[in-house]
Formats: sequence, structure tokens, C-alpha cells
Amino acid sequence: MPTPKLEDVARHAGVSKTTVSRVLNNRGYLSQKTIDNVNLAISELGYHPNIVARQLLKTKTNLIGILLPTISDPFFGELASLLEKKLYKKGYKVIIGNSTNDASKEIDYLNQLLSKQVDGLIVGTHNQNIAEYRQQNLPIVAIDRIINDDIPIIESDNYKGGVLATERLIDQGAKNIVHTNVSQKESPMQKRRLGYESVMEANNLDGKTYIIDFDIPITKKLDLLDQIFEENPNIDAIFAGNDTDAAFAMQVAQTRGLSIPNDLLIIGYDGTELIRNVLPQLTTIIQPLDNMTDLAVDILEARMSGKQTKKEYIHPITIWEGTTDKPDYNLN
Amino acid sequence: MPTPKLEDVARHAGVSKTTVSRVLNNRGYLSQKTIDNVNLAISELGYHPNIVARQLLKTKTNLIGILLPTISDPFFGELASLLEKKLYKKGYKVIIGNSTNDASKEIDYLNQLLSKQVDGLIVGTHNQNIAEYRQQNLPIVAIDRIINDDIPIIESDNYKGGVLATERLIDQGAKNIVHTNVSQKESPMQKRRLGYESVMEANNLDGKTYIIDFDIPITKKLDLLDQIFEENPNIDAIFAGNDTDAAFAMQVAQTRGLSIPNDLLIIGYDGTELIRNVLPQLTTIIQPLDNMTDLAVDILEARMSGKQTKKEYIHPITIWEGTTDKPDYNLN
DNA sequence: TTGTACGCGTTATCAC
DNA sequence: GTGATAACGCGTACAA
Repeated sequence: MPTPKLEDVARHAGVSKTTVSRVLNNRGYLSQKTIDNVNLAISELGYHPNIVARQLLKTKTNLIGILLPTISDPFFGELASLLEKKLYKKGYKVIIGNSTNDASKEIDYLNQLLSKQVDGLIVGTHNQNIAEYRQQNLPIVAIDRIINDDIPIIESDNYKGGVLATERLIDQGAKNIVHTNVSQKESPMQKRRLGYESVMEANNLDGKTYIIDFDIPITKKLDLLDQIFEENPNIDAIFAGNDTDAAFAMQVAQTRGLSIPNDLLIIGYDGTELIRNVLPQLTTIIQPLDNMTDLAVDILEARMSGKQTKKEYIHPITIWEGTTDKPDYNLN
Repeated sequence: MPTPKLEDVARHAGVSKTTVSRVLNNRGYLSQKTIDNVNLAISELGYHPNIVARQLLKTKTNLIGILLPTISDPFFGELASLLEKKLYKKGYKVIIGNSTNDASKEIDYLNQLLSKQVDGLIVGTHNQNIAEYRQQNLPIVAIDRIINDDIPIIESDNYKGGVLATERLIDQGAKNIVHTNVSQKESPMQKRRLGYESVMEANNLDGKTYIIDFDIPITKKLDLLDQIFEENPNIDAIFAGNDTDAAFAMQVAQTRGLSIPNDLLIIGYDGTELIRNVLPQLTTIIQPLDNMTDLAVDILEARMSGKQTKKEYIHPITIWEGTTDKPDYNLN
């Protein structure tokens, strides 16, 4: 027998569909006897209401899309995890996609939104120039990503983070500092680079930024990092655009016989809970993910209920004081 | 104006709803002129088909639920990431939930399945005795988890992994080896413990297993690990039930002044890509996640199309040869 | 080659 | 208190 529907329950209980629906939703006036009757029929048949039919009528799915470049990286993993928990508490479930460098996949997810499958979307991907975003009245919130003027951005104080990291390295005597960042020009992550460049310039130092995108294979990342050392024999510090890069750089440096922090200083960015505990020696800029995700959910809800919001929300960063940026560490 | 529907497009193009539907789905015979006409109307109105209405008609959502204890841990992050990629290629999108120790949340997700919101479910959580699983004909696949006799399990060769790790530690001279595992008695992860215990017994050694569940806060995990050292002053090796435990144990040990591998040997379990690159020195048992997720998707599809499957699929493990289990490492 | 009419499972409206 | 009926937006026999 196929899954029972409302009508089957109604027939079984000897009432109308309306009555069953009322029992299901606690609406209207019903005699206790009827209620008991219907509930009995429901459990006897093992009936479960069909969510999809409800969604069609309500034009609301209680589903939120989350689109990230990857979810296996600790930063995005923690981001996704926090968002899911917070959205769940508000009654939403989450459709997640890692769009790994795949613009067509991102477009596909966007079409779902436009097709009323999700009530809202949180984007943290980095593909550019996707026409589908040029729609109206879409409840979207971006994390660390610029989409267009209408879509609010949640981010950490990337510029200040870049400044802080670079200053610390210079304070420790570093002169040949290399930075890693992503290729997407319109990402707020570029502000990390701007902070780095402005401090370098103020100190009359030449800066050099290498591109390491999120969604490339790890082996490729290691190759790129190795190349940095190859091309910069005098390198004495790295300000990595994220902690994964920083951690990989530590490994590559050690493979090449460089000792950290004596031969090479390293500072990362993100400061996820995982990295802080697995690699506590890594000095890094902490993004306040808890606050950022709280806000992302709030702003999304505001947009979904048609409220206006600000365009940009910048969160203060803090620093995790490890030892990878202190060459005198071993002397203590 | 509200979002346009099929009927609006039809009126705009001067044809019937059926014709528009045909154009949308490339079905039946249509004149090129009509096709162009309809497509023009579609783009002029900015029409997008309503997925929910389609789902109702087809009684299929192309949505798969994935239920994991957490997604911020690298193992589950990579698992979720791989599953999402592979399901996407087959035309499915993914609803993800981390059920962090919350049985009611797990039940809630199960009800979604029963409510026809998803076509299938992949479970890797560890909550027990959930009655909702006792349903019939649910397309479910479990990863590293025993649910009931009807639901197939995908797992690595946990027993052999436990044996292998313990033997290696004993070969290096360890005698006081502590193991960590989860509290869920019916998890296949217990086979890691059984492997460990059988080898310990065969060598006339006393084993001791500590419980560290996946979904407790990191600070709590660190406390539990610290307690292990407190209660076992003679400890000379740890076989951690997963790599996160292993990595944290390394940190706690170092904080207590223990040097690895000279004072303490460590072997982990999982061997995710991230940990292999961030902490390559950690010797660990590698689960073939790529194969396991391939199979999980295949088996789920088989179940969804009503085919019978085996009850258990065990994948061979390999070892990542780091240096944390080789006390003579520094002598080389 | 195109159109009509019905059904997917639920809830809202109005009547009794 | 309860029931009949329409409506949500789409796809598909069947007819033309």
C-alpha cells in the first residue's frame, strides 16, 4: 500500500479531510472524541503529512541554502556548522552546496532559490559575474564576498587584520614577507592584502602576494607554496591568507630544512577552534565566527521579512598569540 | 506583481500551459516558432518553474538528507563534502544536519524523510534507540553506525585497524597503551576497541579505554585527555579513536612536558587529507573515504530503486607512516 | 502540432 | 463542531 494521505485518515476515522487537518494543526473547535478518533487513525495508518504539499500552499519551504567554496576546510566547516545550528533553532533546515570552483553549480543552486525551493540564501563562494544574482528582492546574505550593492556583507575587519599581522612580523625583524591570497578581485579578503601592502610600503619594503585559491587540490597548494620558497630564497616571513595555507606552509618550510620560527616567521588568518587546538603554536588572526554567524542569520531573517538592512557589517578581529611569529621563542 | 507562473507565460505567449510545459521539458513535438515564442515570454517575464509544485506531482524531491554528529570535525567535513559532490553529480541536492548529541533533532530530521521531503538519507550519527528508524522501506544508508538489520552499513575495517595500530605500538616497546573511543555501544567504532583489546590481551597487557564523544566541546575533550595522563603516570602510548583526539592528545602531552615520540607514542585513526598535511608526523590509520562515499551513494540509489543490498560493506584500511609511533626517530 | 481537464496532498474559505 | 470545495503550480493522459 502506498503511503497514506490525509484522505485515507479521514475515511478511516469516518470524518472529513478538513477535520483531520484541523487535528493536525490544532486549529478550530473540535470535540475531544473526534480528536482521539483521528489521532488513533493517524497512528494506525502510520500517517505522516506531506511537507511538499504544505509548501506548495504556503509558498514557504523553511529551507535555507548555504553556498560555500568547500566545506572540508576547517574555516568553512565551522562556518557551515554554526549556521546550521543557528538556523535549525529558528525552524529552518539547510541545503548545503560546495561549489568548488564550479560556476555552473553555483548558478544551479541560485536557480533553486528563484524556483522557490529555499526561502533564503547565505553565500560565501567566490565565483564572479554570475548574472543570476542580478535579481530583485532575493533574501541573500554574503559572508566575505561582494555580490552587488543590494546584498549585505558580513565580514571580519580584514584590513586591520592584514595591518596587524604585517606589523607584528616587521616588529620581529622580518623584511622579506610574502603574502598569500585568493584570485577573486572583488572579495573582501583582498583587504587583508591591502593592509599588508600598506604596512609594507610604509616600511619601505617590497611585498609579494601569491595566489592560492580555496578550492584547488591540496597537492597543488603544496606545489604553489614550494614555489614561493624557490622564488624567494631570502624569505623570512609569511602572512598567509588563511590558516590552512599557513599550516601547509609550515610543513613545506620544514621539508626544505627551514626551522620555524627561527628561520621563518608565520602568521595565519581565521583562527578556527580546530586549528587553535591542533596547531596552537600558529599565530593567527581570529575571526569572531560566532558573532558573524549570529548576525548572518539575523540579517537574513530581516531580509526575508522585507526589512531594510545595512550594506556592510564589519566585525573586530583578535589575535591568537602562538609562537610562529617570535624568533626568540627558544631563548625563553 | 507576484512571481509569474506557467499560466502567465502561456497567456503572454498566446499558447496553452501544456505547450509552455513542453518547451520547458523538451517533450513532444513543437514548431520552432512556438518554442521561440515561449522562450521569449519566459525571459520577458523572468519566469522560473516552481520546484515544489513539480515535487508534489512527481512525489520525488531529488533531495538527500545527510545526518552527522558534527561537520566541523575534519573527518565528517570531508565525508560531507565528498557526499555532496557525488550526490550533486547524480542530480541530488543535500539537506545537512549536525545532530550534536541531540536525539530530538535527529528524530526531527527523520520525520522529514517520512514526510517525503527527501528521497533518501545517509546517517552517520550516534544517537541510539530512535524508534523512527523502525519504519519500513526507508531508503537509508549508514556510515559507521548500526541502526537495525535492514539498514546497510558502510565502514572501514575497524577491527583490523585497531589490531594494526596496537601491534605497531607494542612492536615499538610500548606497554601502557591507552585507547580512546566513543560511548555508543552499537557503533562499529567499537571494533577498533575490540582489535586493540585482543592484541593487548594476546600480549598480556592491560588495556584501558577512555570515552571521548565526537560532539562535546573541545575544552571538555582537552580536560578528558589531561585526565588520562593524570590517572596513568606510566602511560607510554595512545591509540586514539580518531585523529582529532590524537592531535589534541599531542598538545596536551606537550603541555605536560612529554616529548613525542620519545616519551609517548601516538597513533590516530581516520587519516583525512587535512590532517595528513597539517600534521604529517601523526601516524594514523587511513579510512578510504573516497571509496566509502562512492559506495554509500551507489547503495543509497540501489535502495531508492527498491533493490536489495548487502547488510555490511567493509573497506580495507591503510596506514599513514608518520613519526609519532617511532621513538628512535631522532636517532636516524 | 497544440489544447483540455484532471490529479499530486494539503490548507483556507465558506457554509451548515 | 464539522464538511464540501476551491486553490497552491505543475505535468500528463487524452482529445482534437
